[in-house]
Parts: sequence; structure tokens; C-alpha cells
Amino acid sequence: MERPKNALYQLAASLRGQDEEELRQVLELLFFAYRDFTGEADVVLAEFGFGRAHHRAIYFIGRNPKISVTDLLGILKITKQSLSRVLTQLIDEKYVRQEIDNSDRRRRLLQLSDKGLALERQLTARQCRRVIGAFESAGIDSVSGFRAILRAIIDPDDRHRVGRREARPQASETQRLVG
Amino acid sequence: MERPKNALYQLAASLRGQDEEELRQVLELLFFAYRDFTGEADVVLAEFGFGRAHHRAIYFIGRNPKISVTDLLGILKITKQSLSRVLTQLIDEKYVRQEIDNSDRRRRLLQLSDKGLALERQLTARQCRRVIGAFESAGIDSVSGFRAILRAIIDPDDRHRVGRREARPQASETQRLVG
DNA sequence: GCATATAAGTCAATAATACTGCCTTAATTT
DNA sequence: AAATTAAGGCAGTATTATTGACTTATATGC
Repeated sequence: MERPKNALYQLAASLRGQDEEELRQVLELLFFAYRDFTGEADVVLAEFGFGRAHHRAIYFIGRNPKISVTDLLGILKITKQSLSRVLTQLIDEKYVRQEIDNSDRRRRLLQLSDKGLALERQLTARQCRRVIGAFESAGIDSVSGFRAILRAIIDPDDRHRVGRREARPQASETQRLVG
Repeated sequence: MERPKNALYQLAASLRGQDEEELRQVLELLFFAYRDFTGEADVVLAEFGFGRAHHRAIYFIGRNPKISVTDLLGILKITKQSLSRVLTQLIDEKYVRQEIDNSDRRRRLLQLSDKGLALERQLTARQCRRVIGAFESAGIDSVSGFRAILRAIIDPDDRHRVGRREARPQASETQRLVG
């Protein structure tokens, strides 16, 4: 505790080989990479009159067919109101279909229509194109480390969200976690 | 061109070993990791009545002392109006100082005050803490791949922005790029 | 069966961040 | 002298997000 003035220095010193400069570069890499990665979809979204919030909803509904509204909120971590505006629009314009869950008639299961699937693929294809290009130019050997660190940056409670989700025909996510 | 229906499949097939599932997981890792990474600073920012836009301005002014407004706009890629609101606030509350560039008296050079430096360090320390934790838990061997791929995701024209920037006492960034 | 809880949806009000277009002032460059 | 650049401002708008309260329908626990 001889140099209490610079918290960053202390932190950096605690990890051999990681100096402040290197850490700052990582913060900047994350900022620029994420901005350009999300920007990839913006061109397409603008044609449809949608924004990034629509994109996130479309993506995770496509990834989790028959997801309930509550579970989708759990993934997106936004309020019901924020999702509502976006979801209403997507349903009105027939990108997303709703059906009642017969095992719990309060729940509305969401899935993409054909139109929604087509848009989702277009958006995802663009982002994947960028990621594939990066894999190729940085080298495939870098991928596992890239994934490992991204995963480790995520809050431990949310790491399970990455990857294929199993069908949840009758139990909501919360129910599964509790039970 | 036998299966023109699924652009993703074609893309994925073009990269040996990369299937759609793996690519989608990467999109999701980026989404969750970036969200939690930026969320790290939100707690602190809220105490000061600032948002993420303030954070980005503070970060890049701290990283590029005596940067001009135009150069900062070039980094942030937002409009002058959007920056103006944030910058005015930061200057009024004395987190950022402005001085006239004597070699070109139209330009206002921005730098953090002591107050601004302290806030910047607090914000950066938190984010670095998360990154260091991820490095430690994923293993230091993963870092170079992580950095290489993030860098390759960034638009080629912006890759030079990551890292230490040299002092630019008399030439603006645009002038350097042109000249 | 009744009380409680949950899922979904809605209303009203507000905030942060961003945009476009247009204009001014001052200083520099051609 | 004219054109350009840097900074800043004004007016208006859009998107995404928030909080808090409330309704309806359905399910669950006692």
C-alpha cells in the first residue's frame, strides 16, 4: 500500500506482464470492435425502419423459438416497457408471431415468422461475415482464446446464456433454475 | 450456388471448422461481454449524474491529452451536437479543461482536470479489474488471440486508433493522414 | 374456493443519447 | 479577398431506455 494514489497501477502490478498501457488497449479494442460489429447490422435495420433494440429482440427470439416474454426480458435485461414498444411493432409488422402456451395460458410464446427469419438471417449473416473475416485474418488459432476471454468477461450468472438453448416446452427458465 | 437459401450456411461452410452454431455463440459472447463490461462503469457514472456518453468522452480525452474537438469527434463517430451536450456539461462541472491552441487559435484543446483524471481512473480501474479477472480465469495464453481477433473485427481504417497516440502539438489528425 | 402470485400488457411521464439542418463567429488557408 | 475550417449554437425530432402504477387473465398454495 505504498502507492495508494493510482488504483490502476496497483491492479496492473498484480498481474505479471499486464501493464496499464496493454489494459487500456484492450478497453479500446472492445469499444471499437463492438461499435463496428453492431454497426454492421445498422445498414440493414435502417432499411426496415428498425433499430438495435429490434435487432436484439429478433436475434434472441430466433435463437430461442417459443421463448416467453419474461424469459426474453431476462436475456435482454431491459424493462417490460422498453421491450413492449419493440415487440408490439415486430408483431404488428408480422416479423414475430405470438401463440398462447397451452400448458400455461398466461404465457405468450414468441417465434419468428418466415419474414422475421429472413431478416434475422440477413442481419446475422452480415455480422458473421465480419467475424469470419477476423478469424481468417487473425488466424484460427486465436479463436479459442478469444472465446475464452469473452466468456470470462461475462457475469458468471449469465455465462450459461451463450450457446444453444434446449427447448423449454413447459418450464420457464426461472422454473428450471429453481427446480 | 446450389443452396442459395441460407446465406449463413454458405458463409460458415467457407471456413473449415466454423459452423453456424459456433459463429452464433461468438455473436452472443460479444453481446453479453460488452454489456457487462460497460455496465461495470455505470454504477460509478450514476453517482456523478453521468452516462455512457460522458464516459467515452472522458476516456478518450484522458487518453489523448490536448485533443481537439474535431479529432475527438473522429474517434467517437458521433455528431457535433451529440458531443456538445456532453462536453459542455463536463466543462461546466470542471472535469474537462479547454485551452486555445496557440498554433491555430480556432482549435480548443481538451484535457482532463484533476477531478476528471480521478473519475477517469476510477472508471478505468473498474473495467480493468473485470478484464484482468477474465485474463486470469481464462489464462494469459488466451490474451494474444483475444486481442488479435478484436483488432481484426475493427474497421481497417480505425485500427490505428488503438494504442498510445503520439502528441500532436501542431498537426491535427486529419492533417497527419492527408500529409 | 379463496388468497396470492405470476405473465402479459398498458398508461403516463421522463431521461439519455443520438440525429438533421441551418446558422454564426473566428481564424486560417488559398 | 474569398474560401475553408474549427467550434459552437439553435430548433426540432427519433430511439431507446427508465419508473411507477394499474388491469386482465391465469395459475398455484393453503
